[in-house]
Amino acid sequence: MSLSIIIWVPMAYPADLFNFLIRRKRKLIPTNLLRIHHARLVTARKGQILFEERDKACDFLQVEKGQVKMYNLNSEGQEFTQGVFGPGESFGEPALLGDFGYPSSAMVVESGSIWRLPKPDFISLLKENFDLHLNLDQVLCKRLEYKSMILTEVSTHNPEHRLNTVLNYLKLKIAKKSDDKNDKVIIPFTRQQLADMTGLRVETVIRAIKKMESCGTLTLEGHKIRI
Amino acid sequence: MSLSIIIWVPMAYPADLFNFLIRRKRKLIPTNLLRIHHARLVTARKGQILFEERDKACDFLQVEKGQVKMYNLNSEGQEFTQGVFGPGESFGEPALLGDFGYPSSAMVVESGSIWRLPKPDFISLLKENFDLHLNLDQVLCKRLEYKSMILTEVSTHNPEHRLNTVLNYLKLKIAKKSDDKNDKVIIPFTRQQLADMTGLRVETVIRAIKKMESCGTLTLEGHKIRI
DNA sequence: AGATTTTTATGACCCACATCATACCGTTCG
DNA sequence: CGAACGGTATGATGTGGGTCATAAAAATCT
Repeated sequence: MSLSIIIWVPMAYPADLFNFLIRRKRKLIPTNLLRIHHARLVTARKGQILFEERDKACDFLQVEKGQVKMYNLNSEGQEFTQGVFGPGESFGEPALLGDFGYPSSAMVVESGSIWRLPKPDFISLLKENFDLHLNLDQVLCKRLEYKSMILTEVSTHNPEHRLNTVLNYLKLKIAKKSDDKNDKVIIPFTRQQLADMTGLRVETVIRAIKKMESCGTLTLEGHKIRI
Repeated sequence: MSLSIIIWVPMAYPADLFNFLIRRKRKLIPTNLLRIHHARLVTARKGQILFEERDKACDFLQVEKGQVKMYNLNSEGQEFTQGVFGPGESFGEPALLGDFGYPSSAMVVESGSIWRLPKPDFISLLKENFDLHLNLDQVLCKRLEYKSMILTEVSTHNPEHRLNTVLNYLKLKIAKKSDDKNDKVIIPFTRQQLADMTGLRVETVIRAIKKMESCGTLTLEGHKIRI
């Protein structure tokens, strides 16, 4: 809704799912290495804007605690969620390494703290740690995978197909943590969050979910989506 | 059109613009290094499918000559163009490094030849060449930038806005080569190609372009778009 | 030069999804 | 407890852009 541009209360994502867009369980760069290379740990309060679209990137950023959302807003205030990052996850590296302005804004959706490592230190850290460097590549690659997938969905598929794809993607991420991967899982996202991730409207998501329930592609427990 | 699924004659992109999605002028990995690390140079004929969606990635791939398009097709045969790669450009690395199936298919749109470097050799090559490794990161990052941009457009903006954004992006890429960056440039793409890049329909692109001409955001020379 | 194919163009129609309005449900908090 | 709020739900309405048909203009081929 348009009012949300002015007075916006950011929503946090389920605590055990911050890394829903990338499958890392552990920190990209371990704390001791960050310390050695002169990283600063700064506190981040919910609602705080870390950077905005087109800003210049100077530091490597990694969440220590809390949650950060990267997003774009259009002129009508409609949001598109580019990614959500939790403890141990880095974000905004593309702009840093690629030398361009941030393509999205970043907002803290759950208070915590963030490591800031200046670019030169970050580069030398990579130079000295080939395996970390390769891990970074993996993260970048998985992000590209996710974006390719969403792009295909958003550009050529109907709401049900889009939702089905992201729900199954989320299911995979969640299933990684559970013992049996064939278990049905509950998707701990609101309709609005799903809408922002798929470029749809809440009402459309609600209707599509209902339809998918009647088709049997998912079940509803209370209002929670199980798939 | 739906018939095009069966008998499809791939379109090539303007020869001096293969690298329209990434700003590299030179080869990612120089030929001598490829040779040293046991890369094979294989010929690629126009129309040939190099891999399809979900295929496993085994080799690092770099175009020596010709042009390759990565794309997705939906069930109705509608295409979405994920990227186009020309001489010196690599493609498909995300699936290789991230260890997942290719998110799109790749087809040769202009005959030529392609370097294939097995993953282990590729990794050791990176290990021995930090600067190349960093260059690879830049390429990945710029690709992420492009995808973020298109994703924002496709998910929340109208046809004119989408076209305006990609046309200006293309203009920037082209302007890189010209002396004066403020010069107007001619966009050497067909309406269909623009449609496939923006998730729109040819007719919609045609109408939007006409509208943009009457608004003065671009001019038409013959049928060529100048912006 | 003429024939064929590709690309651009334009009108008519229509439907999926956005939009708007309104209400219900469940949770939190004073 | 009741108020306030965030999330879910559902109908009515409208419209942007997809779809279809048809043709003109360019480009390509022989």
